[in-house]
Amino acid sequence: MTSTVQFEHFDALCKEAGITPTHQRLVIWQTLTEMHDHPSPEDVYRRVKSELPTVSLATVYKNIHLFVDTGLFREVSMFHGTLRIETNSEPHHHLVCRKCKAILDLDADDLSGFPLPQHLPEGFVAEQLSIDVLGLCATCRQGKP
Amino acid sequence: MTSTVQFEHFDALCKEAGITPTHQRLVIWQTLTEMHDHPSPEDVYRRVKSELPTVSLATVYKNIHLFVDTGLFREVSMFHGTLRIETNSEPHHHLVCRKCKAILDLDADDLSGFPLPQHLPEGFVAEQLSIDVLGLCATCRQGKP
DNA sequence: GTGGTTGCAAAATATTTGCACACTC
DNA sequence: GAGTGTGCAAATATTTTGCAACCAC
Repeated sequence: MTSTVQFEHFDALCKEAGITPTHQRLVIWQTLTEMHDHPSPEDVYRRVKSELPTVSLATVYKNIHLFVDTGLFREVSMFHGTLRIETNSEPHHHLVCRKCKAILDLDADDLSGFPLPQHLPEGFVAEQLSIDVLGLCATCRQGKP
Repeated sequence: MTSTVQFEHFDALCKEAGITPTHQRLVIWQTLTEMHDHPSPEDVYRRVKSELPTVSLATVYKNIHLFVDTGLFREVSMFHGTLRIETNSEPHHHLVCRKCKAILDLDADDLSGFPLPQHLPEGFVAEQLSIDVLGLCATCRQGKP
């Protein structure tokens, strides 16, 4: 499945991100590109391992973080490290700093008038919208130009 | 700070949820009610411990889950158990089943025309919206009436 | 008293780190 | 050859579980 075109594309991406295009990195990147869902590191590890039996889980973790840090992929959720409880019972949404992961509340009125979506997959019943505004908080913005 | 009114309110909530109103449970519930942010179980534990030095972290976990299961509080994020990587690079949002935590992609067009919010806290730069539609998937809907 | 609840300690799960060796340029 | 990246094993972080003692009804 590995085409030269794909390899060169990955090569260019790495150059742009300032990282070395290694074999493991290529396979992990390809694997992610071919999956069209929301895999966990363990999921990715299993698939990569079938093509590259000696790869380690640590390498998968390191490269996933690298890919996320350099913008090649995104995380589905910013809060996977630990459970976070919502103690604000008022209708509201969240501002999330992509750097320090701070969560600030945003009054629902500032994001109002947003209807529940149409065209849902069959059988899914929408109950509630959870809206996160991703960005950079004032502190983190000063940290990096 | 513990008023009789508060205690009775908690008592009623417990009755409604079908759980025993214990002392620990009351203090944990009060602590959550008094915090206005997005604490982790460890955060809650530290605060509860200052009022109830013998409480255990396990009890805090058990009760947080109980509160979430019975609807007294919500989790900020459904995906805290493990990192999940977004492999779909098309603009889209997510349908999340609150029961089985399945994540389905939702085409951005089905949630279009939503502007970045105004009235942000000073210094926060909004870059992107992440919208989760919470609900019940077809499978889980059949599981419970 | 009975059954649910707690605290403790141990286990399970998820992720990170230190370091010697290997690979890329 | 210099510096980055990998694999392994150990460490850390987070959450869950088994079980005896305890509390609410």
